[in-house]
Amino acid sequence: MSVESPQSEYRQVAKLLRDAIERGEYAPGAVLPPEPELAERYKVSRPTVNRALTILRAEGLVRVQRGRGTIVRSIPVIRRESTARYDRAARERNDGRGAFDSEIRAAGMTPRSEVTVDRVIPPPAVAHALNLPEGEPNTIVRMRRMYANDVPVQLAPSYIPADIAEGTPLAEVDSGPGGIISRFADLGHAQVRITESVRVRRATENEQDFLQLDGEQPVIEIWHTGWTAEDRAVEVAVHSVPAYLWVLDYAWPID
Amino acid sequence: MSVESPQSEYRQVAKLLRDAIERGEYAPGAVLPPEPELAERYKVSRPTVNRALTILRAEGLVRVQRGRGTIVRSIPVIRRESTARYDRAARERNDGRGAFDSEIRAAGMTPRSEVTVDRVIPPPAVAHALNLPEGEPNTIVRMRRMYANDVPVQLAPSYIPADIAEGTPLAEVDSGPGGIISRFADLGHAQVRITESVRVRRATENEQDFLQLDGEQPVIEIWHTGWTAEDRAVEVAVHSVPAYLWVLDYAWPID
DNA sequence: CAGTGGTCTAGACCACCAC
DNA sequence: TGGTGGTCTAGACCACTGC
Repeated sequence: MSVESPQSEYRQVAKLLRDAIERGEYAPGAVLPPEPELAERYKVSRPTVNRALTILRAEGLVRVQRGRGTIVRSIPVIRRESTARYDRAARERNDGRGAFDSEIRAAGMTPRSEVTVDRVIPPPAVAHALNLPEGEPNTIVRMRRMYANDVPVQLAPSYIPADIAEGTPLAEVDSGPGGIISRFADLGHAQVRITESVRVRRATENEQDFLQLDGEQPVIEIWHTGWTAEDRAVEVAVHSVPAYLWVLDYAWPID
Repeated sequence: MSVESPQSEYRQVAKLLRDAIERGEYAPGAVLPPEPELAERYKVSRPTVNRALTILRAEGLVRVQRGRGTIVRSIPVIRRESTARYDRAARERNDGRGAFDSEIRAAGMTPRSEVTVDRVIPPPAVAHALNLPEGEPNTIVRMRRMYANDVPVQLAPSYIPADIAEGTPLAEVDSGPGGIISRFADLGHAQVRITESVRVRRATENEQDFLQLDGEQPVIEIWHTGWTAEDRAVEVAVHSVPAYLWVLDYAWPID
């Protein structure tokens, strides 16, 4: 190595490349020099360079196209307005276009969503959260796949008890003005309280496929539950997003 | 490899070991077989086993004591009651002991905190958030180091403008009953609104040292701001926690 | 076909720990 | 001193890309 050695070489190489990218030496979209060249430059073996790049991939700083090269990502952080997105004002403003669209546009990108609706047996944890018996096809799932500039950025299945959703706009792909929150109110199941649990974990295979995560990139899982005044959970949505891509904003009054 | 090969061998080995741990084959605290033995068992080289274990380390499933072996972690998830911890009720209940203590006890562990107070030049981003000029020693920092069963689990410096904190209980290590939120109210700077931004990132060197993070374990950064009725930011706290260890809970009413 | 990155191995050296 | 994991290398083979 051509630098001092307080750390392992692959971490040092990772740092050198990270700094170079952040200095703008390699612009977003640019292809890094090939690994053999980097190995020669930094006087290490190619596996060491590869390991360094593995770190940068996990950070979301670069992505790889096999056969082409290692490409610097543009890293436009997307902010999820976790609390504001459920305001009455936001619902009226969005008139059915949804909070996700606003969030993506705020990041300077173009949103796109795909929604499918099915009656399914929910995962046990979802059945439990909805206080439904396990192993029965007792929920409607609104599966949402979301993109920014046609890049997948969020996977968010939303589960609703079938006895509430069946035969209503909640089971339609287009849930109408104000989004599904408004439909719950129409149907006499107005949500009055939201709880969200945020955790970080490995991506499942599904998520790796859809979100195009390579390596060991973590995802943020947001477990979102909507509650009625009677304290019944009427909606559970499980949002999965690449951890490096999103920031979650919460705001609330005290006293 | 002794199993089918849809993935790289090191990922397969990681999965086999992960499954074995989750099945309870290796209990928390147990030492895994040495890498050479695992290599022989799975018919791969030792570097491949090592790489598999690197994944499990990043997930927080195991930790390593050099010279001793690879040890299965106990993984008691700590829940941060992000909104509830600032309720008036919580403040009265905790009578100065703090929300952190409750959270750790709820996880079945024993909390401990160290607090130091200093007047410092805040990081530029903090100065900006507090609407203060950069590069001046214009803040008091309450540096909190927090432990569960004497294991470091959170680093949380809290910055307060010196013109508010200097010479008040806010600049004392023991901030008195009800915590510092109550002191802000006493001083005529009552916080009426909280905002928090949650993101996931690499640990800094500081954090790696204090939180005993090895490898590339990510941290959750919670950027917490307290606002007065005049929309002045009077407190910025930057919580850093190991991502694999915490779940953040938020709850709020809608409409 | 040449160039890219993904992965694996054998062997090696080192730091650290327990004995 | 022997066993542990951390790391590095040289060389290799592969899949994929673009020419």
